[in-house]
Amino acid sequence: MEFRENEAIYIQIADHVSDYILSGKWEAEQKIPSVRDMAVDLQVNPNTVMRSYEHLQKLEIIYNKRGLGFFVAPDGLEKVLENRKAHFFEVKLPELFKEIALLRIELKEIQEKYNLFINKK
Amino acid sequence: MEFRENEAIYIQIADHVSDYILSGKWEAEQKIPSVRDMAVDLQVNPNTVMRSYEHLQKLEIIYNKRGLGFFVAPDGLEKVLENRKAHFFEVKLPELFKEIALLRIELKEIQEKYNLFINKK
Amino acid sequence: MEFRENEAIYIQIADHVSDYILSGKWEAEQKIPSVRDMAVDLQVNPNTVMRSYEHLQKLEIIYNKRGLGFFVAPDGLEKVLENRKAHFFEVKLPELFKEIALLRIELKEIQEKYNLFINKK
Amino acid sequence: MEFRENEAIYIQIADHVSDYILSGKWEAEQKIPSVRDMAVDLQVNPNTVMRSYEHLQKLEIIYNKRGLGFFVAPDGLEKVLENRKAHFFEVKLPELFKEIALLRIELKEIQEKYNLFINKK
DNA sequence: GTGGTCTAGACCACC
DNA sequence: GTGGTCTAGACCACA
Repeated sequence: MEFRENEAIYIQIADHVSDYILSGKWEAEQKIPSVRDMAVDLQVNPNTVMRSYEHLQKLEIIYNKRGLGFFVAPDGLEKVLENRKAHFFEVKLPELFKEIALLRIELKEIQEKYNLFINKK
Repeated sequence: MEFRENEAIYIQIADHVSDYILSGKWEAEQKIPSVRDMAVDLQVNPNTVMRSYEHLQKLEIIYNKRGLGFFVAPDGLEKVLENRKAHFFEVKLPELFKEIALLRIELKEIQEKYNLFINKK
Repeated sequence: MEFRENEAIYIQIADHVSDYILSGKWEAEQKIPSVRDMAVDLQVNPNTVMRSYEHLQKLEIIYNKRGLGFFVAPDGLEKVLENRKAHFFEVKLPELFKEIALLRIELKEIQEKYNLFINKK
Repeated sequence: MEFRENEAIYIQIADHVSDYILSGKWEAEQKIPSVRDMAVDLQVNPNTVMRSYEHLQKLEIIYNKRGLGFFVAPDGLEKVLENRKAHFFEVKLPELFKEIALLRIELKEIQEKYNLFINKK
């Protein structure tokens, strides 16, 4: 996995985990990879993964069973959806429209890209 | 001007200048405020403004006439548009569509918000 | 290390680092001294070293691993050679020949000095 | 005329004038262009040209007749040659050989370029 | 430990 | 007046 510059790696890892939960690959109560395994997998310092997991734990998206590892919270999916939807509608979308106005982008152009995107998937 | 946390002030100043160029307030070959004036105006350290201007100069959006100040490049507007449009279509938009898919957001919902947004303006 | 006047210290530090890479003392993927260590070593302000490293990073001669430090780029040596050779053949050498023609210097004179130089080494 | 970055414009203008004297285009006791004309010609602030002329005057390469303008000194050509030759042999040439050694440039390469250069002229 | 950013203030060369 | 560089020192996030 490659990381974006300008954004903390631990945040990107947390988002990565959230994506898995959102997509349904990791379900409620399911064990997620150990800090160590994840660190090896992502080629990152274990401390950094630990920080991601702590972050997700604070958001009540995952929880810890001592000695066993981290697990998706019963309502983890809902929590993620809640956080991300709020951020989407209150931050991302307004920013997007502001940028569209500033760059004088035609909605038509976006529509084309959107179709392209949909078809590609 | 107030600055967002989480993003370097010098980047925000650079964006601020770009916005002025985009909006047509500062045209090609026009002098932009001196480092010192801008610093006083934005209540930041001159060094910070200097970093912004260096950044914009590297992007060929502004250029320097020695002893006279910084000026909008002849094709400054195009350069800004180019950079921002590329980022919009290659990064922001794909991220948006990925997020929409992941959060299972109905386009209808966005349409509603969009109308809201348009009406508010 | 002593610095020439008339040339920015941060440029001289960057050249200094380049020289180390050129000479093979610092190889690809090898960590170079931290900003702080270098600053103490050269008796300059850490900010000044930071500027040098940013400059070298822009030239893709070194790169940063977040939290770990700066490292010589895989093709750092090639990048340095490339930049310096280009400058040598496209700027320095033409200037030299122009100067030779203008000053009506006999190549014999240079040959003599050159032998001198060779012998000195 | 275009100016190199990193070098003061007034120095470059002084060199420009020296080149004319060296090449024989401007001979001893001959009037050189007025500050004003030169400024218009080079698209530079007259103050900057003035500074160049003062610089050359300090080196006794040109002199001033009040109300008439600046003139090439009787021994102007010799003065220029003296300064430039010293700089050439004591600074430029040693630097060049150091660079050649560092970049491991074969003298053969230079020879080739040199022939090229000679032929071009 | 690492870099990244920022402030405060200074000095300088140049235009 | 303009930018360009540098010092001194601070605080912070990140690994």
